[in-house]
Amino acid sequence: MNAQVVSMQDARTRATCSQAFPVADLSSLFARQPVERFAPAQAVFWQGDEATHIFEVTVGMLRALRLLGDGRRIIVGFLRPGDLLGVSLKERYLYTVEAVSSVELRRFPRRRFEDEVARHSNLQQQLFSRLRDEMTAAQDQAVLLSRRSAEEKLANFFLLMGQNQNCKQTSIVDLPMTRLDIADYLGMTIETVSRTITKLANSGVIATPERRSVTVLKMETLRSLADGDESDYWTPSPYRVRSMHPPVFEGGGA
Amino acid sequence: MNAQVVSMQDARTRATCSQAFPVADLSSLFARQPVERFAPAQAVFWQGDEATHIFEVTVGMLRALRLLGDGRRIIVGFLRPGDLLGVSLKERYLYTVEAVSSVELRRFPRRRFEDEVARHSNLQQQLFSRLRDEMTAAQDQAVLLSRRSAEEKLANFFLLMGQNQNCKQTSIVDLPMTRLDIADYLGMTIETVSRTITKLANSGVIATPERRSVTVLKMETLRSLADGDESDYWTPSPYRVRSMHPPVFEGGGA
DNA sequence: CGTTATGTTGACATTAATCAAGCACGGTGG
DNA sequence: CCACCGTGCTTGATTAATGTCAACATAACG
Repeated sequence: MNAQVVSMQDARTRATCSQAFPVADLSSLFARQPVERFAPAQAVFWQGDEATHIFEVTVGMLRALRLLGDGRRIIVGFLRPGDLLGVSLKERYLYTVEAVSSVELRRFPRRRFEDEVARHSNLQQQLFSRLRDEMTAAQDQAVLLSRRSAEEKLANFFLLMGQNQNCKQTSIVDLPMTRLDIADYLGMTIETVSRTITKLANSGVIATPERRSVTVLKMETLRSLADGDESDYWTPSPYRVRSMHPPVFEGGGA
Repeated sequence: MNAQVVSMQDARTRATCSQAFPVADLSSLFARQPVERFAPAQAVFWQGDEATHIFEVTVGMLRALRLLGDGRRIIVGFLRPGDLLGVSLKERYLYTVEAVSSVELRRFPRRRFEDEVARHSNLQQQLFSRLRDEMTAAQDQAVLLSRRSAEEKLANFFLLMGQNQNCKQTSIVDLPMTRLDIADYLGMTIETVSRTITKLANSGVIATPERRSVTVLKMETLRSLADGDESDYWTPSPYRVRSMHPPVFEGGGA
C-alpha cells in the first residue's frame, strides 16, 4: 500500500489505548508547537520535497502553486488562518507553498500526526471533514476555470476571497496577493485581470481605493455576474427531465 | 460537525467491537451487493439528492457533472471500473452522475459504509488513500483547465484516457463519451474539440479510425504537446506506480 | 531620490466562440 | 432493401474575447 500505513498501529493495539488522552480537535495538536514566521515570498516547502510535516496556518496568507515543465505557474489555492497544509499528501508534496503576506504557522511531524489521528476517532472525523472541504475547494476551482469569461471569474474570485472562515460575506475584500497570483489562479493574464477590474470599477460594481483590496458596491450585481456557480440552489425540479434514452433495466437485479 | 457524525459510534463503543469481522478492503464491502445496470444517459443520482448510498463501478463509464444556474454543464470527471462514487460524506450529492456507456455498479448504504470504515483501520487507510488520489485528480483537472491551448488540453486528455487503472499507457484510446462531454470537461466547445482532433489527425500524431476512439501514432509528440503537465516528472522513479487505488469520486458536500 | 517591482493602459495579433451549413451514421418504417 | 430522420460530428465564415507586445504610471524600497 503506501507509506503511512507503517506508521499506523494495528487496530487491536489502538483499541486498548484509545481515548487515553482525548484530544479536543485537530488544532489542539498544533497548539503547543512553536510558531514559525515566514516573510512574503518565502517558501514553506517545495513541490517534490519529502512530505515530513503537516502545518497549520495561524496568521497571514499563502499560495500553493505548481510549476509546469515549460515554466508556467499555476496557483492551486490560497491558504488562510485555520487551514491545514499537507494533509492530503502522500510521500511528497504535490505543490510548492509560499507566503503571500507575513505568515505565522505551526508544524507537526506527519508521522506523529497520522498516529494521533489513528488513535482518536474524533480527529479522524475532523480529518475526513477537512479532506472533503479541500476536495470541494479543488472542484470548485475546476468549475471556476471552466468556460467562464474573465468577468465571471473575477466576480467569483472576489466573492470567494470576501468570505471569511465563517462564510460571512464582507463588502471590503482583502487581496494580499499580486495580480500575477490572481491571474495564475484564474488561468488568465495579468493584463486581462487588470482590465477586468478596471471595467468592474468603471461600471460601479466595485471600488478600488487601494491596490490590494476592493470594495464591493453592488453585491447583488456582483453575484449575478458570478452567475450560476457556487451556492447550493440546485433547482429541484426542472433539471430532472434529461434522459431521453429508454431506461432499460433498472433496479437491484442480477 | 456534520451529518455523518451522527452515524458514527462513540469511539469507546467502537473500540470494544473493532476487528470482530475483519474486512480485506473497501471493494469487498460491495462484493455481496447485487449488480445494478444503467443504460447510456441514465442517471445514477442527481446533484442535490440526499446522499444515501456509496457506489462502486464494476463495468462501463460514467460522467459526473454539475449544472450551473444559466444552464451550462460542467463535467467534473469520468468514472471507470474500480472507482467509488458518493464517498463524500455530506448530506447531499454535489453533482449528477450519469452512465456514458452501459454500466454495472453495486451500491452500499452510506451509513453502513461509514460504520464499517470507522470499525476497520485498514478500511480507513484505504479510504484516506482514495480521497487523496481524488484530491490529486481534482487538482490535475484544475491544472488541465488552466491556461492551456485547445491542443494541449486534448493531448492531455488523450493521455489521461489512455491510461488504464494500472497507469499503463495504451496507444489505442477508447472514448465512449461524446464530443460534448469532452468539451464540457475541458472547458471548450464541441467545434473546437472537433477541429483540434482533426488537426492532430492531419499532423499524424493520432489516427481516428472510429468515432469513439483514437489511435496514438506518435506518443512522444503527443507527450510534448501535453507539455509540462501531469506533475510527476520531477520525482525520479517510484512515482508512477504509487497508487494501486483508483481514484474515488465523491458526491456529497456543499 | 533613484531604482525596481507591480499595476495600468493601448495597439495589435491570435485563438477560440458563435453562427450556420452539410456530412455520416444508426434507427425506423415503408 | 431503401428512403427518411435524428443525432452526433465536421467544416466554413465571421465575430468577440483574450493573449501579446510595448509603453507608461505608480507604489515600494533601499
